[in-house]
Amino acid sequence: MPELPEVETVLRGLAPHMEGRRIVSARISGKRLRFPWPENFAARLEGARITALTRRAKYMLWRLDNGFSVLSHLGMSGRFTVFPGAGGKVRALGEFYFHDAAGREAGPHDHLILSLDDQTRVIYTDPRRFGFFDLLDTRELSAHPMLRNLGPEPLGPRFTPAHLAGAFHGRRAPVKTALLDQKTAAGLGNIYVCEALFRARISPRRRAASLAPSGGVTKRIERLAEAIREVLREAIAAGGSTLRDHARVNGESGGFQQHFSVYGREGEACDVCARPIRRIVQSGRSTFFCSHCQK
DNA sequence: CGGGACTCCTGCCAGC
DNA sequence: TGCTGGCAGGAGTCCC
Repeated sequence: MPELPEVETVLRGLAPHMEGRRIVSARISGKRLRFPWPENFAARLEGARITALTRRAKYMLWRLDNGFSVLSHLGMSGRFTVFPGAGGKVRALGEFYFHDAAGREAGPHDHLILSLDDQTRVIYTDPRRFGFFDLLDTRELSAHPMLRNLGPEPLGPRFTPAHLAGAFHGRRAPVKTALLDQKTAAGLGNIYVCEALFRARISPRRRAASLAPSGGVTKRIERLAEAIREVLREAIAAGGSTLRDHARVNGESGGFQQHFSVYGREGEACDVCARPIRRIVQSGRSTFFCSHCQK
């Protein structure tokens, strides 16, 4: 699921419910996600006040007032759901394997239940368990191995055509692959890379270096940088894209999948030239594009 | 060093 | 209807 717009959507959904609130209880399933749960994770959350929620690339950060920060990643199928106030039952349930502080059952794919001081409950669900949580000293945040090597935020001031040209210079990989590299643009994933390349009319198969032959900015590079920002802004405005798992924290779907030009549209007519959209595999991932419009 | 293959895990869907 | 194989939004690691 989650690329930058989906994480941003989740963050904006969570922030009004979580910022300023104290965590009364934290319960974990104990089932291993991508990594084992940090030592004393739940205990260090309990009693802490959440002072700020922020995002970096596809990571979410919760700053706590006890000197710790939570780092979370949704993996492929992670979602957060908010139950404001006292709330009722969690959801229709199959098998149960852990309980929240009030003894209510969690679903089989629920892994974290937070109860906040206004009785709001926040539940993290992740069937594929590719997501993870880490807990670290807030002062050491930027040194975290997952955050240390990230490139600029594509919607931030450091993401410029010059940066993109530098990232592509001498790079033999296809531009599609280079854009998935989080050092190039932190937070891009398969969907938005395909969509941005279509908008910029650049073939995903073209070698990255060919867009910046001398390492300098070109028209294509400028077009691509703008296309990336544009598609991300529009996707955020639509609440992200829901293929299967992504949901807003109130359970509603995102809406941007309605606006895909190429992603998931193999064989359908290109909106511009009406020729069929093609699907190829690059680095083991599906790429969708129009070979007539994208050169 | 760059880049591709492989890995973690479950659910879903197409095809037989 | 029911099974099987392939595929899925991520990203670190290993190996050439």
